[in-house]
Amino acid sequence: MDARSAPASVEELLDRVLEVSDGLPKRLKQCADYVAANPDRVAVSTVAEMSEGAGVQPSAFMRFCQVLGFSGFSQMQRLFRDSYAQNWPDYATRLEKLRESGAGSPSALLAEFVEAGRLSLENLAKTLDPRTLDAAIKALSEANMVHIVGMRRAFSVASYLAYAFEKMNVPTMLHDSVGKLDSRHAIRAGDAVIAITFAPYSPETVALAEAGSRAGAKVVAITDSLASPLRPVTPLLLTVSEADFGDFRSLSATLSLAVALVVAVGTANRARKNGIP
Amino acid sequence: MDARSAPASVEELLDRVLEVSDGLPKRLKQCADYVAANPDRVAVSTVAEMSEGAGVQPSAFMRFCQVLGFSGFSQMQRLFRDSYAQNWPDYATRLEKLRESGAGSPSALLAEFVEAGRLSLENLAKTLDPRTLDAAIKALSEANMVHIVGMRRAFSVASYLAYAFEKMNVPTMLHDSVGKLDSRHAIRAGDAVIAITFAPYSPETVALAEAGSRAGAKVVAITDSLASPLRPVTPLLLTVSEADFGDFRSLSATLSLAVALVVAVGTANRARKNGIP
DNA sequence: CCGGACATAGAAGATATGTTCCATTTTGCG
DNA sequence: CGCAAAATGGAACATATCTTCTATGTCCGG
Repeated sequence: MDARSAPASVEELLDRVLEVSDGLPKRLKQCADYVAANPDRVAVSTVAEMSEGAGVQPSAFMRFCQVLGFSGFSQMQRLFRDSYAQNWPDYATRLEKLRESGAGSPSALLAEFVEAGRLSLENLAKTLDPRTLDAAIKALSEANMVHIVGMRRAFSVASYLAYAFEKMNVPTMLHDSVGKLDSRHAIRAGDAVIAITFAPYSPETVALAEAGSRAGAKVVAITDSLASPLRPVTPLLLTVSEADFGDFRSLSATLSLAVALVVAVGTANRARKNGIP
Repeated sequence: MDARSAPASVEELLDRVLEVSDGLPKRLKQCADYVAANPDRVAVSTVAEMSEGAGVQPSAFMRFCQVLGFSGFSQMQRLFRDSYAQNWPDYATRLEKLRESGAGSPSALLAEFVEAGRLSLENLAKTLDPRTLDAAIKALSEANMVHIVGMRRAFSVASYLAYAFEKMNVPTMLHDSVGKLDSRHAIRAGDAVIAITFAPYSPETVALAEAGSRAGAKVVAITDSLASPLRPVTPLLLTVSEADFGDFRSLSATLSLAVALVVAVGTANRARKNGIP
């Protein structure tokens, strides 16, 4: 058996598989080929299913896992499961530990948030539905005015959207509720509303989105899950799940979505103006 | 129990979850929310893991599965495991596809910004000087009050910092210049100022940072290059170079730095309070 | 042609996991 | 305020799954 220890990542494992597969007995090579061909199945299958797929006995598959340096199938599967879940199972607990230990240096903390941001970005690219995005951009670019609302944590996103739309010469109104002034009646039919809210959802944001919808405006929602209270309000639901830590999330993915929205809308508007001179 | 049979697809299931979640008892609603927020974990987790994540007992999660029309957790999980194989065009390939699918399409645009954000994050982790970060956190955690200033594009960062510091019970003042009210004289010796500005640098931000420095406050700068006008004002210069895309930058890295700052300062404060009772 | 070593298949055993049941607590209603 | 119904938590139970073991088969070298 190989003296080296077990691979620490899926990539490393696949490299190892290719490396050793030539010198392997027949059945074990079948396993190697099958794993190399369907690495994605490992995470969600049982040994029985894998071995059947490879055309071997379960015990043969077990030996294969052990040749790779694992104690058994379960250990190997854990690797695949973790990589699928993208490690954000326990970001909260990891950071919690970092904080409790006190040994968590600021740089380590920053590294955690950088990593969380990266995962959020990847997840955004993977899960966002292009059609919903297209529809949202269409609604926004056809609007006479874009109203933006987001409170508390989401306010930074709202203010960024307001800034960027202004740069793009898109008529915009940021509903900031300074002085608790109620500005919901500024929304007209033919306008559009971008409502941003994350759990715990801010009632003011939801209320303004509903008011806008009643007034005949299209509503685009940026929120964190399908369970959002904005779901009944609009079909244009852009969901962004950031890896968060208690009340904190870095908003990396949300901001990227925001800037993409703005640029797309700005471009669409310019094209329309040029196309209809 | 619901007379209808179990959902046949993940989408159908999530719809059903949203539909029934309002009329559900507390613990079952926790399950519903958790599944809605992390549908991807169902495929690779055990009941124990899921129920822990939702903050309920395994038996509660079982009941939840049965309310949905499944015989148990296993049947529900099968749904997720089966659908898993399909949406596994992984991040890299997905991004590639998004880019190819028409240069100007919104999805392609989003992919660009996601990639830009990722590069910014990696760059941040690589280039930020840990000692400067430590010093900045020390200055902020020792301050009586933290003043935050950032205009235009940087305002979203400033508002996020204000929100997050408030959550951490750190005394904070956001200088937003609403109504052009001048609040610079609120800064005292023993306070700290976080000034955020990117090229083209906002004169108001620089002016307030200078005023704070003259008043005897420590100044922490978040800016985009060493050529920043804030450099003469303070040695605590945190430089973040975001990958630009035209006139827009997504602020992914800046926001990650911001949240790391806040958590580190909040933790340091708490430690000090406990250490000096 | 024979003997030994390795590979294999199948079954038996150990473990982890899902599931159910029941006592206790909470909630809602008269 | 008291009762009944629902919800909940925890532990016991059943089962699916992993893992190990051994008898059998196959290949290679002497």
